[in-house]
Order: sequence, then structure tokens, then C-alpha cells
Amino acid sequence: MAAVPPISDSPLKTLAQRILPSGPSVELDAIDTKLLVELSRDARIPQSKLADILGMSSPAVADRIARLKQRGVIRGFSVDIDWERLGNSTVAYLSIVAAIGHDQSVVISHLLEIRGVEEISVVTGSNDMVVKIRAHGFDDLRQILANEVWNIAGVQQTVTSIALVHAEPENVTERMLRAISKHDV
Amino acid sequence: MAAVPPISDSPLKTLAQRILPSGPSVELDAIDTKLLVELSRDARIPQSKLADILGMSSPAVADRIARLKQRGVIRGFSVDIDWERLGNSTVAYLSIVAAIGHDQSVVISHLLEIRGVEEISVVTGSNDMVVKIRAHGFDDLRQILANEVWNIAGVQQTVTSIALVHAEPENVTERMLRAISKHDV
DNA sequence: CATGAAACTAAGTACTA
DNA sequence: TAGTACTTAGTTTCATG
Repeated sequence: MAAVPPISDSPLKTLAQRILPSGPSVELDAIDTKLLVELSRDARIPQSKLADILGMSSPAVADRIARLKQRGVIRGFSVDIDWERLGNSTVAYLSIVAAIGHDQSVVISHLLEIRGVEEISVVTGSNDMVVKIRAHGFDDLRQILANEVWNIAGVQQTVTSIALVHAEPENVTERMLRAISKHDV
Repeated sequence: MAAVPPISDSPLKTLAQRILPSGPSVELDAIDTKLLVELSRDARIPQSKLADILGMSSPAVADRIARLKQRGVIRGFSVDIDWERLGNSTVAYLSIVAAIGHDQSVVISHLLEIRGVEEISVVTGSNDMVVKIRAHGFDDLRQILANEVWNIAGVQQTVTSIALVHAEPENVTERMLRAISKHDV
């Protein structure tokens, strides 16, 4: 194992927690699945409405949600923002080749701190990492690259693919849940 | 413009709505930003708590949220699921080269219908598209590629990068909002 | 700010290992 | 019998005109 550069301010410990296998795989029953589908459509739906839909009492729903949280299935509830509307419409994918002798997890730690970075993957193939960045126009993207990404020791080469069009299926979560579920929902 | 293959069952119209520029850019004031930050942390927080945090009345908060929805900033509220926990832990990025003479939007339409597809980008550079797919193990990924992606007319070549490690910053939405905001939050 | 709706708490019941 | 998943009822808290 090669020498590892110092980490300075980067939270390597939390990184390890973030990228290591996260425990036992969880099975959902039909009610859990339907519950998650409804929450994916509107996370601010009242428990009482969920109770009606699922045919059970409101405290039972609260229990289910708490249990799904506790089992780590539900990470939280969030707002879905249209970044285009806020001018944050430049999406880019960076293909990164890492320098030999640098710990990749350190590189990841640094990347995770960069504004605009949405996802980082260590991948198979001719590149080492794929990073998705969202920025406020080309100028902003250029700044992020020049001032942040290219300053990370261990990043040897980057190829930037700028998204001209960016699309997502309408209900990713719901579709994924249905695909996973062995029951009808 | 070359001849366009028939679309059959794909909803091109809704695609156009999905990928075309979405209207005027919206400016957020300090309160909007703080509101969105709170909602991004926990979308199921009661209005009254938001009212306390923001130092305003509960109906005022309801108004703000309604206006943000109406202006298209808030697309909705959703549940954040840990797919790893559900066994859906295989992430892959496809680099696609499209065949000449095929309308890219048709290819996108078909890709959007495929189970596991989370994002599609038409990009600059030597590839035409980048597609992010999440699957239930390698076998499932192979099936999606073989039965779905490679059956799309217009997909000439794909290179698949499988994610060995996949990480995301902890609070992408919050950080992005702070970056956008001209005010302190 | 008042009124109806919804969430939380506690106590109790049915099914199961 | 202990444990799990639920219900009902009473109280507090919340949303909305």
C-alpha cells in the first residue's frame, strides 16, 4: 500500500460509514411498499390519509414509518427542487483518472466537499471515477473545475462531458419500488 | 434532417415538456431559501414548526410553500430511500453512442421507459449520452442491458461503467441552496 | 383566533413463536 | 409467555377560513 497523503479537514471516518456496505438487506412487505410509494408521490401527505389508503389506523402508519426509518430504509423526507428554475441548469459528468499512489478514498473525501458535486462513483473501465456536478452556468462550472477539482492531489486527468439535455423518468422511486416488490402494489 | 423512426408507444410530447427549457428563472429571497433548506432536511416538518423557525405565522408559511410550488421551484416532496438496504445496490453508467440518422429524442423516450434508469443526459464529447442505471445485482443489470437498452434502435454502441463505490454528499440540496442564495441562511 | 382535522400517547387486543 | 403489529380512546397540537 502506497503512502497516503494527509487528510487535513476531510471527514474520512464519516466517509467510511457512507461508502461501506450498510448492513443487512431488508425485505418489504406489501404494506411497506405501498406506504413508500405513497410517500414518494407526496411526502407531506398526512398520516391519516395514509391510514385510509392502507386500510389501517393512523398510529399503525406512524409505527410503520418509524420502523422503516429505524431499519435504514427511509433516510428521510425531502423537497424536490427544480434546479433549472433557479438557474442551476448546467450539469456535467467528469471522468476522472486518479494518480497512482493516492488513496482513492481521500480523493473521494475531497470531491464530496466540493460545491455542486451530486454523486461520485468509483467505476470499472478506463476511468477511475465518474462525478456528477451541477453548476450555475458554464462559467461557474469552469470555476469549480479550476479552483476545486483540479486542485485535488490524486486527480491526474479529467474529461468533462457537459449535459446539453438532462432528463429523468417521472417517478423513479415509485417504479423502483414496484420493480423490487414481490407483491402487487 | 434524416428520417425519424416511428415512436410507437413512447410519449414524445411529455418528453418535450420534460427536456425543454422550463420558463423564467426564479429568484429566491432569504426566507424562501431558509424555508427550502428546512424542508430539504425534513419535508414532513409541520408548518407550525417552520413558522417558529422562520419567525412568521403558520398561514404565511403555507402561502410561501404554495407560491414556491406555483412558481415551479418546488416540484413536490418525496421520501429518500436507501436503495442499498433494499438490495438495489448495483449502479452503472452507460456511455452511449447513437446511430446517425436516428432522432435522439426518440432514443431518450425509450430509455426513459426502462426500469432502473435514473438519469439520461445528452452530452458533449465523444459519447452522445450518459445514462445512470440502478439494478438489483449484476445479473439484473445484464438483463436490463440485453433486453432493454440494446434493443433500442438508434443505440449503436454502449460502454458500461459499473460503480464499485457510490457516494453522495450528505445534504446536496441544502448545500446547493446555500450556494445559490445571495443572502445568508 | 376559532373550529375541525390531524398527530401523539397510553392502554388494551389478537395473533404468533 | 414474550413479542409483534395492530386498534381504540383521550389529549394535545396543527391547519385553515
